[in-house]
Amino acid sequence: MSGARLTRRGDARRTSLLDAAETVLVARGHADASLRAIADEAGVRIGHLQHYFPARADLVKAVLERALDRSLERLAAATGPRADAADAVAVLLAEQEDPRLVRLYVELWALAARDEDVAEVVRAFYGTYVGHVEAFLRRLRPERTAAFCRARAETFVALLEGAALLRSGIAGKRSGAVDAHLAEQAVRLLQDG
Amino acid sequence: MSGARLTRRGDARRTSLLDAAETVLVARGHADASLRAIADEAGVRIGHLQHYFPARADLVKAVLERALDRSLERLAAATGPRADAADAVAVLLAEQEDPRLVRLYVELWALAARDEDVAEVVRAFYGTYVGHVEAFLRRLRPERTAAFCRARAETFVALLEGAALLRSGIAGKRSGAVDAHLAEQAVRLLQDG
DNA sequence: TGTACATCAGTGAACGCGCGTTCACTGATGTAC
DNA sequence: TGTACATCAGTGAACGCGCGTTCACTGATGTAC
Repeated sequence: MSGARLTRRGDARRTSLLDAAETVLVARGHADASLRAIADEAGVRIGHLQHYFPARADLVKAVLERALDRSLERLAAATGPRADAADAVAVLLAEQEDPRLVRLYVELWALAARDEDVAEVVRAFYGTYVGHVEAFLRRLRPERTAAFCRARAETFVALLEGAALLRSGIAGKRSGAVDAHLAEQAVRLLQDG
Repeated sequence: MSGARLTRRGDARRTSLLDAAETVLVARGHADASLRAIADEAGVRIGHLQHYFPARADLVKAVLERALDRSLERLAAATGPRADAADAVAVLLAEQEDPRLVRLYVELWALAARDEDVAEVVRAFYGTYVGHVEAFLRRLRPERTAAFCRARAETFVALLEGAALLRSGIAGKRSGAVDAHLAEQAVRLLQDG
């Protein structure tokens, strides 16, 4: 489906197909997420998937783009006008406690590592993401320079992405003591300097 | 090959097969790294791979284990008795400038996310890795408590793993200004507190 | 030193399987007159 | 309000392909006597 129009019913189906694809992608990984498994999850025949997503790549791309858009929306909410540094860190760390989301990110990184088209999308996403954090840093202390905010934002995002890995069960497991220390250091990156 | 013995020639071949597999794995990713491509890379017929690695999973496992062992050796060298905090950070960041290594790690994370056996190996690796950093933190300042060192070590490793992602071209690109700031904050994590 | 034999190194063809994609089709829904 | 028709929703069977694995085989090397 690229140009064709969708009825209300078709639009709901498209969404349910994206949900099913995301579920299977997270559970099995990109390589094992077959169209048959996704169609099964959605309760639909495989041929019907093609009505909405002519090729597998279109479906995967749509799933990932939706997930990235949602992440940017959540970041905007977490760094909104009423949020201070501790609020933002708490929200962003809490978000990582959804294993589905972290798994989706890990798939995304792996995909980007082997496909330059995906890598461009991912770099654009992180560019925007870091940009939001940069603006938040300047809002916290307007006297900071742009260069400082950029570098500090990138450092902050690096810490959070690494933390996702170590707290998710993939490369480590969450622990309360470590979480508190991590949050403290993340807050410090937003406030100090 | 599990129990069988190898001649000197066989041992060299085994190593060259691991090299070829690593090259293809890094270039194409796990899903597209077919035994045919690996055999081609090694200049060997596909049937011969089975002589050393009866199943594809054995080969992949051997490649990853070798890479993890090497990482631990490099970490031990970087945090050796004559290294200070700045040395360690410089070496660890320099290591990330090999795109092959970062791609291998990203594949490893993705594999761990969908395979609990791999996840256990990966968690064990990071457990050891964080343990080394923890010991280094205590060596820098022996008065630190064990709990502090553990939490700080985990935070430090999170920052570095996230940095690998953002500096590798996968989720971002390296920049001198950001690198300097990142290194400074990493050193601070080792020295302060 | 020479020979026989076991073992290791390496080949090549064939297998069954699950995959993404194609395509002709039927059923349901919206819309123009 | 009723009808005709275009469009969208969804099915089901078949395809060619590349994959990991199997297996019977030949050639090279080490070793025991």
